[in-house]
Parts: sequence; C-alpha cells; structure tokens
Amino acid sequence: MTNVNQQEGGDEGSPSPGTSSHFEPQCGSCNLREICLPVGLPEEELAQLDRVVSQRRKVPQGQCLFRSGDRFAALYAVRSGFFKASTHLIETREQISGFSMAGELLGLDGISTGNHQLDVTALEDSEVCVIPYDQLEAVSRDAPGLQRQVHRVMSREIVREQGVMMLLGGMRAEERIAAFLLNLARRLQARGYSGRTMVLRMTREETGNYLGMTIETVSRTLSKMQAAGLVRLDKREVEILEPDRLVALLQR
Amino acid sequence: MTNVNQQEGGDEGSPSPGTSSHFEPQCGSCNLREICLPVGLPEEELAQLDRVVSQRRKVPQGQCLFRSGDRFAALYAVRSGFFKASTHLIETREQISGFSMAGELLGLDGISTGNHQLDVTALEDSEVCVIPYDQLEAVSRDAPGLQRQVHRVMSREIVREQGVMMLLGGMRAEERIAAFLLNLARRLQARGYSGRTMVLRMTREETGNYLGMTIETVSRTLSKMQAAGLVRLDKREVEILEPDRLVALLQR
DNA sequence: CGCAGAGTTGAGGCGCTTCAAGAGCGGTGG
DNA sequence: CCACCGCTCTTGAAGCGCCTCAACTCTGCG
Repeated sequence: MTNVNQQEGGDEGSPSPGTSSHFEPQCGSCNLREICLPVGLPEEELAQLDRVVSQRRKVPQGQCLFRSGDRFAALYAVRSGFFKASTHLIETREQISGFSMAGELLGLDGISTGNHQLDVTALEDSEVCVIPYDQLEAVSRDAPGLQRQVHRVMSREIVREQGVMMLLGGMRAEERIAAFLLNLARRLQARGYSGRTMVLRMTREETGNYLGMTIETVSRTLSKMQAAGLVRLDKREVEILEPDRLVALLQR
Repeated sequence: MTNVNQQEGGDEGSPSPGTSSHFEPQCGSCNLREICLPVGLPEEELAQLDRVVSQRRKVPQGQCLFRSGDRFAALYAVRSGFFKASTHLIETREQISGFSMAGELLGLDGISTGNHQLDVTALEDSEVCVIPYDQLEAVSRDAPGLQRQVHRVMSREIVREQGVMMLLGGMRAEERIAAFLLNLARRLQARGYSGRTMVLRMTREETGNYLGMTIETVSRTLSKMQAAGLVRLDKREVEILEPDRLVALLQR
C-alpha cells in the first residue's frame, strides 16, 4: 500500500501541493506494469514510455492532485494511495464520480478543453507518476501499441461510467452498496489483495455522495447487511462474508 | 431527414441491418464540420480524414447500429437522426446511458475490449459515417491534430457522463427533467435549431429510464411544469417558455 | 370498429430523506 | 490523567417524494 523508492520526505524543494521528484524510469519493472499503462506493450515501446514518465509526485492525504479549472498538462498514473474525483458542475453541489487506486489513470477529464473539469483529491498519502500529455502524444505517434493503449484506457473509463450510471439510475440502496463493495473488492483483488477484507478509504459521506444516497442510509444499509451475515464491519474495515449472496442482490 | 442515395433495398446483399453505401468523401464541406470530428483540423488532415471516412450506413428507426458483444471495428459519426445507447450490464435490466444526435461520435465503448459494450439503437431513421478504427489509428499517426481531436472527443464523452452521474446522483425529479430538457435544447441550438421548440425522439419510458425515474413520474413532472408555465407540451413536442426559470431549478 | 401502444392521472404505500440524539474515537490542553 | 471538543458514524422517529398499481384517454392502424 505504500511506496517503493523513498518513504516520505526524502527530497525537499516541493512545487505546489505534493512533492515532485525525478527517478529512474522503469515502467517495465514496475510492480504495476500488468495493471497500468504498460499492459501488453512490446519492449521498445516500454522504453519510449519510460522516457515520458520521468517524474513522480507525492500527494499527502487531503491534498488535491489537481482542481477543476487547472490547466491540463499531464495524465497521472496512481502509483500508491487512493483518490476521489468530484465535480462541482453546479456550485454548492458536489458529486463524486469515482475513486481511483494503484495503476489507474487520472486526468483524462482535462484533454477535452485543456482544463481539468474535476477535482481529484488524495484520500490517503499517495503518489502518482506524471505523464506529460504532449510528450505522450508525440511518443505515441511512433508507438502504435501505446497509442492504442491510451485509447483503451479512455474507452474503459467511458464504460466504467456506464456502470455507475446503471447503479445510480436503477438500483436501490442495498443493491448500490452491494455493487460498490463488490467493485472495490474486485479491483483490490486484481492488485493482489485478498478481496475479502478491505479498508474503505472514503468516509460514509463520500460513499453516500458517490452512490446517490444519504450518509444515514449508507450506515443503515451496511448495518443491515452485517445483521444479515453478509459482511462484517469494524469502522471502515469491511469483510465480505458471503460474496455470493452479495452478488445475488444484484441479479434481481 | 431521410437519405441521399437510394431509399431502402436499393442494393441487396447488405451486411447486417442498415444499408451501406460508398460516397464521395467530403468532411471538409459537410455541414456538420463545425461540430463533428473535423473541428479545427488543418486542410491536409481533413483530406486524410476523408480517406478514412469512405462509407455511410443507414439505420432505420428501431434498428441497432451495433449491439453489446459485437466485434468493434469502427467508430460512427451521426450524420442525421437520433440514437439511444444502453447497457444491459445485468441481464433483464436496461440502463440508457445517453442519446446522440448529428455530429456526435458513437462506438467509443468498443475500443476498450475490442467488443462493443453498449447497444446503440436508432430512434428515428438515421444515417452515420463509418470510420474504420484501424485506419483512423494509422492515419492519425501522421495527423497530430486528428489524433488530438480523437482524444478530445473521448475526453468530452467522459466529462459528459460526469454530468449524467450528477443528475442521477443528486437531483430530484423536477431538476432531472429540467436538466434533461435544457441539455437537449442546448445541443439542438448548437446545430442550428431554435433551442426553444423541440420534438423528443424518445418515449417517456426511455426518458424515465435515462433519468432514473418511472414513466409516471416523468409524465407528472412534465405536466406540473406545464401547469407552472415553464413549458408547453404537445405529445412529444416541447416548447420551453421560461428557460431562466428552468435554469433556476438547477441552481438550488 | 376494436385493438395495441403511449401517455396521463389518481390513490395508497414504501423507501429513502430529514431531523434529532447519542455513541465512539482521536486530539488538545488544563 | 481525564475533561472537553470536533468529527465520524450509528440509530431512531417522522414525513415526503417517488414508486406501484390501476383506470382511463388518446392516437394510429388493421
């Protein structure tokens, strides 16, 4: 869950929120290479990607990676930690549109207009790899696999959001929570965690906002699931006791 | 609104639903060039795009442009007509994720896995320009503007969906309908229509599904808005009488 | 004319929100 | 040390918004 190179505050001289640092590029040997952008890239394109990904940036808990309105310059691959993405399309009303963990790409919202449209905030101390967009664009001209990979990731994001819409559009509280937990578990499992036990990095309020329900309903629904023996709860720790019955909740 | 070449069954041996036809490429002189992919492309890249977009396809009302599971081979630019896109992520439950009109791009959902994840259905007799994806990829290697444009369109789609999520996540019936009508009006206006009067191409059921509410609530909410003098209704025809008050509904 | 599909309208009930109170926990300072 | 505060979370009770069920209208069509 934490990082590989230097633990916290290794080098000083930070720009804006978060610390940037150069590092030896190594997408090819990164432990996230099977999940992140490098997936399936041939050796020579990996090397080209390495040339682009030359910087990392730390984002302490509570800090923004970027805010709505910020000039868009780079995509970010989550290296460690956990983020939330939210819109304020209408002032005074926040809508969380997703949560991101290691290996996932952030910043795609900025390409369209050249300015970011989302706020992205670290929910725990996190680190990202910086992928300057113009360099990525230039490099991927000679790296068809990489170009295609970028398209794939964007397309996946579009499809992911379809799922969220389905969740928000058609499901009741219990189904939403079930879908939410199963989704997190699946993603964690893909990253080598158990997929049975997990720690929610978001507050109940953030969960509720994301799922389109109030904090009280989140709490009640989770309690009810625990009473039914579906999960075991300990504050933000969740253990999925009966995944099959959770899945069954969605099949209705 | 109908077609250019031959009306239905002109040439036999058509592939799947819909008639395909070759045509003189002319993105540069298409009346949608300011809305569609060509936006802002230099002359020489336009020519390259023309080489890729060499086919049109008609899709009669009620027919699918593609279905979930279909092999992904091309993107489609809507030339005329109106489409709905829907998921069946969980069998038996449909969720409409969007409606598309002239100049908008369809098929982005297929890039991620190589198979489409959505059903896209024509809600009226429609026509699309076919953009074979591998050719687009190849061509955009030498056409940085085009490459960037594709990215932009995908990013815009991602951002668009954020808005829908906000709508589904946080709004009540009246706000959803208001947002829905204003969004349609804005898009029609961008295409040269009045933006005051429009004909809804979708049924109340489809509207409700998209907005995450029942057909009855859609109907009641529209009636209430009419009673309040916000809109005038005549079946599927909607006239927006007081846009400002509709906007105000969202500001809450 | 009768029928099917789309839409409207009404009545009642349920699920979620709202409002409110209190518990649990970490941090701070006397 | 514990009292106190702020924050998160839980739980209960009441109300309302939307859903469900049902009846009816309207339109197009054979």
